[in-house]
Amino acid sequence: MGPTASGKSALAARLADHLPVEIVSVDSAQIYRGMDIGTAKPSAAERRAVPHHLIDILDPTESYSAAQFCTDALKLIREISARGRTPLLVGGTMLYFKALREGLSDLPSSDPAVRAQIDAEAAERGWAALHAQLAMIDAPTAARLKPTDAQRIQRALEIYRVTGKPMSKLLGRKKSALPFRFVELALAPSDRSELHRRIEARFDAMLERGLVEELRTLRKRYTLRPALPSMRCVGYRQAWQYLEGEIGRKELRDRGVAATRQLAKRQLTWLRATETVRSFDCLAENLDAEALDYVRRDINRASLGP
RNA sequence: GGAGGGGUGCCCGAGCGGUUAAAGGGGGCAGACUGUAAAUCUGUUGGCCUUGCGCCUACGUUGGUUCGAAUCCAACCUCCUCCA
Repeated sequence: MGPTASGKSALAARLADHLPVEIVSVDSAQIYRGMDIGTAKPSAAERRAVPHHLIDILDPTESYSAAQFCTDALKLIREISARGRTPLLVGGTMLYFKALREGLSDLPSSDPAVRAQIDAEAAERGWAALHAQLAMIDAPTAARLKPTDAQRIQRALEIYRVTGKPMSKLLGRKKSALPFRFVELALAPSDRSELHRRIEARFDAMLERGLVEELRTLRKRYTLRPALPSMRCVGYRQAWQYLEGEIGRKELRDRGVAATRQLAKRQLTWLRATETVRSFDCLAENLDAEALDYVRRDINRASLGP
């Protein structure tokens, strides 16, 4: 795991040169077909060299979830292990890692009709009113959510309307531990400004390679809306605004770079809060060798276990 | 050459005699995060320290008016618009 632009894919490819692995992508954006440039998806050649999973599994009109990821990833982990290979989970979607590692509570999946209803009510009365409503049916959840946190208020109300039970009553009952051991390795830059430089250069390269054109094509092929999860991805959101004429070329570039930096910062916050992970400097010269050594030692130690 | 409008904290931008280290936004930094997570939300953002209704430094520059100036006046520097 690691923030965007830290070199996860490159390191994964190097590890794959030396270990019998298959890669499972842990990335909420690379799941979308046709979104190649902006998500820095591994190239066709890279995917030919090593099997990659959970990439290009949905159309941009669809949506995914942490729970769906857990189901899909677990299935793949089992299959890959059965083939006598090691699943190498690579990505920057930290919630997915957490959900896989710690499990999720038994909550209902999303309900588009209920969400649409809640959205309509929010447009009418405002999220603060819905927060107040939540306080009456689920005080503990309302207390931990800010009246401004629209997304989580919606989710908590959704859970109540679908199950008739408050979210706070359903949380905590997690599914049993996984029959797998994780070797957790993170990439983090020793120098943040260097990561920022990489992010800038990479976003410029994405524009150069036709990020805007890619989105233009997607908008012709699918019926897309800016509120879709796929269209809220970093880069695509800004490119959308550009195509709508809301911002110019310079704003597209500046806002895209800033949004990427902010994403990287949130990812680093997750990593700092993750105690079980071993961190490596993604700017170090000998990163590949050290990471390989670390992983190998751990695999050997557990060679008899699952 | 003439007429007019600007120069504010990292950036944009409000303020137009005192309650202003200076609204608001952006960016940065820090944090939260259970089926949207590349999402969503929160805090913070001149320096110093004996952390105090504390001391410095700060609204282009210099000087002046005033008990008191980012706010008024003068000169200068500089940017922009218009007329020639």
